[in-house]
Amino acid sequence: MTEYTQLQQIRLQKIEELRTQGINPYPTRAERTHTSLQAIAALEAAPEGEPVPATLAGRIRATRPMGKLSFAHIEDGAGKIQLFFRINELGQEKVDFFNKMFDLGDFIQAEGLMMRTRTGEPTLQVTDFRMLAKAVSPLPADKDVEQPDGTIKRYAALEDPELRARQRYADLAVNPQVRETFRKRAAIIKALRNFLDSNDFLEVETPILQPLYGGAAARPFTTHHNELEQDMYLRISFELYLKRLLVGNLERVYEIGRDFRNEGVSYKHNPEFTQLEFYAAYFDYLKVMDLTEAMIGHVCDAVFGSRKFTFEKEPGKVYELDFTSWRRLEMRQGILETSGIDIAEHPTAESLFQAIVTRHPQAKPDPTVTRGKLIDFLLGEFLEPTLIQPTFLYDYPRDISPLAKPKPGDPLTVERFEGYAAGFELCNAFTELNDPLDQEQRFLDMQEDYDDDEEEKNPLDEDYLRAMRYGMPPNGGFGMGIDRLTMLLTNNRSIREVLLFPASRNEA
RNA sequence: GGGCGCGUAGCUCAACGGCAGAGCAGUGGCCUUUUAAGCCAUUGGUUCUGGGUUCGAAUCCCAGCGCGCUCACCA
Repeated sequence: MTEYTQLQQIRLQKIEELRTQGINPYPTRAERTHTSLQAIAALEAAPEGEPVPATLAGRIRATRPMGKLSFAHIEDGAGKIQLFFRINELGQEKVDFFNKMFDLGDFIQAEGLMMRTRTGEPTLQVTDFRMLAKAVSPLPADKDVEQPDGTIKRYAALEDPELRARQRYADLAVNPQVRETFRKRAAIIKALRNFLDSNDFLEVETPILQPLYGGAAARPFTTHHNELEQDMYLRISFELYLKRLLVGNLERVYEIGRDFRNEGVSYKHNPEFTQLEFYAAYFDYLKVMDLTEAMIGHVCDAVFGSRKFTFEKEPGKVYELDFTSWRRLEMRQGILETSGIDIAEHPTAESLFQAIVTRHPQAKPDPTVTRGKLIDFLLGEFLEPTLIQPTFLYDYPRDISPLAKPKPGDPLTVERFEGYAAGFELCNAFTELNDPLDQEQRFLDMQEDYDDDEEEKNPLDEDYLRAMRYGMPPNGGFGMGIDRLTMLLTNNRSIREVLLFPASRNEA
């Protein structure tokens, strides 16, 4: 049984009072002729003295009752506008009715003529109004006050990150900049689609519920299909299904959707996240690099009209990011410059481990892992934090890249690159391995490398190998976290700020 | 998982071993161009939960729950 606060009980009484007066506090239909901004524009466009009738609908955000008149601000999807209730037009009874029965947060429909107040503010002088939806709970915010210089000053607001995420509806209702972030997010995704569509990519949908998982090194979520009597997994990547489509002569495909990884939660990790992957026949990783640069540039232009962004990674740590052109840095070179170790001189895990602990006694690499994982350690420890400006880091160790094609003449290295900005990984791409015999061997190697970790070990996907044996064109593939891109472009330092409903524990 | 920090009214926060408070929101009153409207009055608390120390705990200690930051993990 819901327990209501005193504030809520007062509003419940008002709902009852409305019903006893024969007024439905939640009517089925609503009317409006203008949004707030349309009404203001209509007033500005109309000749002096010509009446501008309008019917508006929105949520009450502020009221200023003054006895024989009353002002209110309502907010709709477009913006805010002031309402003016006066006994001259409405009579004392209706003004009292408004003051008594309407609260902050209620949705109201108001009809009247547009006017300007003494201070010049475009305002609807109300001749009739009605309740559209009564709010039981007050919105958790006080007031936004627009200062003379046009900035918004907030006197008190919903700020607790937990509450804001758990009650995103309330966060969105009271924090306009949060709405803006999610509009930007939608625009980013739309721009990505536009770009890929206009480059002859076909948007496809592949299974989220899979009998086997693969395409990334991550622990999956497991579920069960009752009728099929088999366990299923939520996908950890799209890769293996999208590449099956290349076998089927779909030359350029992409998918935007959700991946699920049963791993830690952090400022840049959420258990489900939105991924873009594309694959293009006859591309190699250099062509993918060019396309990526063009694609991100297109998103910047289309959504923001600029390729320069300010990103505050930590309080006071502000970066100016420029996505006009990406630096291209060979991983070996980057690691050499930042750690002083040349990985090419250490072809075995043992040799590389010794080099690391000798040169960096304070570093704590895991002595049991492969050479590739040690290189990844060097990358994360020394190189990654320095990759502030957009950078393509290329040529990765083979053993941590089981789906990438070897670099000709270099058996330890594959044609793979990752895009970095502001010190974190944004995307991952490679020249895709299309040799079914090599692919099978890689799967088998993985079984050994991940011997200690049953779940993170990619299961051997026989059907994928069967597909590849029919012939897969040479191709380049790409994956990018949309959430991280949105973080960078909207200056949000936590992934939770760009997810409408980030993962949370059950409420106690 | 480790470390640090936080949890007090609807919201934002004080009080830090001695009567649980403020602003806004709410309620009642005055007020015909306000815009943080103003003025007067006033309601509202399991101080996250459970133990403990103490004459006395929001405050100190222990445990738990939740969250934040950070480290680890994370192709």
